[in-house]
Amino acid sequence: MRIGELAEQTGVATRLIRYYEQQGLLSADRLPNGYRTYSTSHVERIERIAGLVQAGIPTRLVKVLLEAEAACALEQPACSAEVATLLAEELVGLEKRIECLTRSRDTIRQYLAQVSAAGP
Amino acid sequence: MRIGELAEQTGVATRLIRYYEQQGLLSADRLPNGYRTYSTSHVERIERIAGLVQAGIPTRLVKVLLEAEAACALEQPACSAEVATLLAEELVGLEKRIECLTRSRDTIRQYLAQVSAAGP
DNA sequence: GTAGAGTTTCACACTGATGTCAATGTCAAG
DNA sequence: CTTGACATTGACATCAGTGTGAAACTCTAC
Repeated sequence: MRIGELAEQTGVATRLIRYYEQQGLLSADRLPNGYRTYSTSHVERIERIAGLVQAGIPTRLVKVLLEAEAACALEQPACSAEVATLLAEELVGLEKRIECLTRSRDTIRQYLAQVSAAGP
Repeated sequence: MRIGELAEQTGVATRLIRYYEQQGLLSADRLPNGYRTYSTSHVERIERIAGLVQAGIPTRLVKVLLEAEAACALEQPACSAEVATLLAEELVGLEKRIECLTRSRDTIRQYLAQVSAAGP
């Protein structure tokens, strides 16, 4: 599929898909005419990237994450100690973010429950 | 305490504390000389704000969240249906973010486990 | 009173993620 | 062939979150 269809399926603007590619988060094959072409596997990848970016992870970290993920899938953790350290640090950050978001989520849930109980 | 001490305790730059106040996320009393003054309860609040912002929640939403939280604590959900709707939408977004981050967290954990198992 | 550390406000600048527009190229349909 | 939809690149603009520095004020300590 081409970029427009991918954008439609993922809900991510074409502008951003190109931006992510430029940031090295994504690779796209090219048709003879120069158009980018994507497989269905790219849908998931784009959604994942967009999700992480929206969650406040900067693109250069998203890149590291996805690379680690790929290496992990291959069971070839060909990563340096430095990268591992970096990931370990990032893991802490992630956990903090998750905790913070979870707390907010619970608060909202509680609040909405309260409102809907009092409402009708 | 004054802003410098608060910054030290929370790890949030004074610049940002003032910024968050300017965005209406925070209120600070003033000493007779004009200096901002904070109670210990502000420490938690600042950390919470910073956490949410770092997690990709824009400040204006953080504001809504915290207001809902306060109203919830008072058991006075004096909020309009609009706000409730907005919160419900945001809840979905939060859940997506959490899911996305959780997935990344698990990936990193798995990856690190694999590396450390293979390493020494 | 003077020096120094901390504070105030204000402003200018930078980065990262996006929106948008312009000029051009490709292709399918009429 | 022309039109219209979609693609390309590139530039410019915007917005939020921060960094940084200036100029002035407050307070403490010497």
